[in-house]
Amino acid sequence: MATIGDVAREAGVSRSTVSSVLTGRKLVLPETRTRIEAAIAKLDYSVNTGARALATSRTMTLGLVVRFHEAEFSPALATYLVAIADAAREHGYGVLLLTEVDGESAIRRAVAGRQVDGLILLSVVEDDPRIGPIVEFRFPAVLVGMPADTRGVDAVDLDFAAAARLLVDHLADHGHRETTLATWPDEIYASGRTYAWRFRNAALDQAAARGMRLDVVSCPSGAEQVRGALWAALSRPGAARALLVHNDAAAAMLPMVLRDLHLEVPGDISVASLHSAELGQHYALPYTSVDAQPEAVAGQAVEVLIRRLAAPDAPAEAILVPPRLALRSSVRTVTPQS
Amino acid sequence: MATIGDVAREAGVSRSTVSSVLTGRKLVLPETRTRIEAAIAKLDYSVNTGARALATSRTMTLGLVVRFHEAEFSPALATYLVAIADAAREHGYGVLLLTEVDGESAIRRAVAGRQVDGLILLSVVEDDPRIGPIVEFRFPAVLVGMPADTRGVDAVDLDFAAAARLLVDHLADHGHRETTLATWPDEIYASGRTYAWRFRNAALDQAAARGMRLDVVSCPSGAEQVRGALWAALSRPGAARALLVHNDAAAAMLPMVLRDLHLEVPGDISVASLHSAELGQHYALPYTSVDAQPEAVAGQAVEVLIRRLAAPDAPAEAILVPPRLALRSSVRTVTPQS
DNA sequence: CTGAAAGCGCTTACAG
DNA sequence: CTGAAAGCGCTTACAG
Repeated sequence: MATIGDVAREAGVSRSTVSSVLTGRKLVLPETRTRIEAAIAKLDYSVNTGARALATSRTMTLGLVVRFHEAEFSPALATYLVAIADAAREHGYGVLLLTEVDGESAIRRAVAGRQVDGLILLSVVEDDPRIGPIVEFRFPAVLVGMPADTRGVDAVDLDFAAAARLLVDHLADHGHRETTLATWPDEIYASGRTYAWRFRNAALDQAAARGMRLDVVSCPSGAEQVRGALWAALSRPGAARALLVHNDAAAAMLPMVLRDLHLEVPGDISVASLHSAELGQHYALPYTSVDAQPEAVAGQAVEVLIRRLAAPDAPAEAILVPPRLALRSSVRTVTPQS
Repeated sequence: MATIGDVAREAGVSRSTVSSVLTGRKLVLPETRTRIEAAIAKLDYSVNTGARALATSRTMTLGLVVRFHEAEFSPALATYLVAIADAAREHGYGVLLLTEVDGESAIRRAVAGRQVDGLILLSVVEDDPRIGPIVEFRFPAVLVGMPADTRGVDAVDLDFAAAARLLVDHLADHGHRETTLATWPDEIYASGRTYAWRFRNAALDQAAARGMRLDVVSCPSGAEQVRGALWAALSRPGAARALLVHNDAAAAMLPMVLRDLHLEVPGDISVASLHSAELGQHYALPYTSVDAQPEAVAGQAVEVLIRRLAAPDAPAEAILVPPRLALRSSVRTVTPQS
């Protein structure tokens, strides 16, 4: 393949001058530039990214660190991976997929081998062992997911508290005074998924503020168990006629449970949910819900990281992406009987 | 960070000698090697992959080309991405995620910029525009998914025909003489997803060979439509008491439809399926099924590609990964009433 | 077995 | 505005 030297010879200039038009960092006479561009086109030349990286000590590559076995658990993962790669490319960056079981050593290797300029950590949990080396090396990185203590590292996540308020308000605005909240298994809270309690706490607070009774049901894990828990919660006497769901498994099971109970939505019960877009799409869940907006989160993460690369010493940013409500007529207006 | 020069100085040898122990391509006196290794450890040195790539003209990186908007459609995509990255790493390769809307230009850029040594194309369809540039450049690549005409390019896929035979045999072995086959919408066949017709044709052939009547139901796309089609097929008078499913949406909807129809599995109807592992796991589908085995497919794809890198002129390989049946007691033995 | 030298394909001060 | 030179951090014949 052609090198910068071939182009220089073809255009009758020096390699430096070719480099100047390649990088665009220096002014080149229009007519010289034209000759060089013609030579580039003629030889079908493209710059060797690796050589450029060596010369500039910038790889123009971001490392995307996925947690071990993540793929098994999150149907939305692919959406984030693709969205991040797309966003990175728009800024001229490539994305290296780092999936090592041991996330720490994945990071150490990528950093030590200078394979990437910065890192994006997906699905960060509270005591994420991947955060250690990041802080230790002071390596440019952004977390997707919001640990309670970000330790001065940049982080981006959906604003789950705002999402909860949006949903509670939506129900309250339609006259609901009593709502069941189906939420995550206890393990999820215990394992430091702050999104779970950010949502729940905000839902409880907002419900209190709106004078709404909110009955929390922690669904167990396991499809059948989730179904059982939902069934029990919805069929018990005096159960609320509104349901707020923050649990993908529960959202997926819900149509079947409602059918079993002969409950029509929204005639018999109003439903509002926060679930992954993937889920809604695949199973056509017909519930008013908050969109998780993976593209917005991915875009913000990439932008924060690129800002960080430009300004290593700027204060850390914690960005919460505002949620949006997608209405699907699953909430009806009720007249409170006082 | 330390360079090879620092290590050489620390160990009192030349850079060449350090390089020899790094690459392992030359013999080095044990005591010299020990000194060098000590220096490496002391300085916490790692080789700069970019510089090595420039010197060797091998990037040790594979490009993973994902189709545009793939993420929206395939819940199993993440599984493949992670499995491929894992397999690549085991062979010393990194994985660059290429998601450009225009797959062709993604390939051209990665190839032209010498960012990768080879390419893995995910979810290949019959007239995949990405295959053109591969063939044109004679660039090392492997297709995951099997077009009818691989045009001399390496390809790896699950053996869908064998999967169909496995499932038909399983039903036939349990005495079923009449089976409904719920399969993909017509668009899927039209869009060159050969897995769809490889499965269907083999199922029809094997059913004929086993003396089984097979009623094909092409489910439409869209969750509600799938449900309707299943409902109609299973509720019509004289419907078969065995169901073979090759359609993720149908598999996902099936529990609800069966419940609506008050059909117990396997008491009233036997069910066997080929669906993504993701799906089975998330929704706990309790059906005997063929595992799609993403790890095996990913592993084979990476190995084929690495063989190709070593032997650019070897004949193309088309590898079909043998399927495995996972029994889940959803098929019962019936006594044929002749 | 070890080392000096050249080279991989770029960029970037620095002269002119 | 353009070019000669040095350098990025490696590897690899080639001598010794």
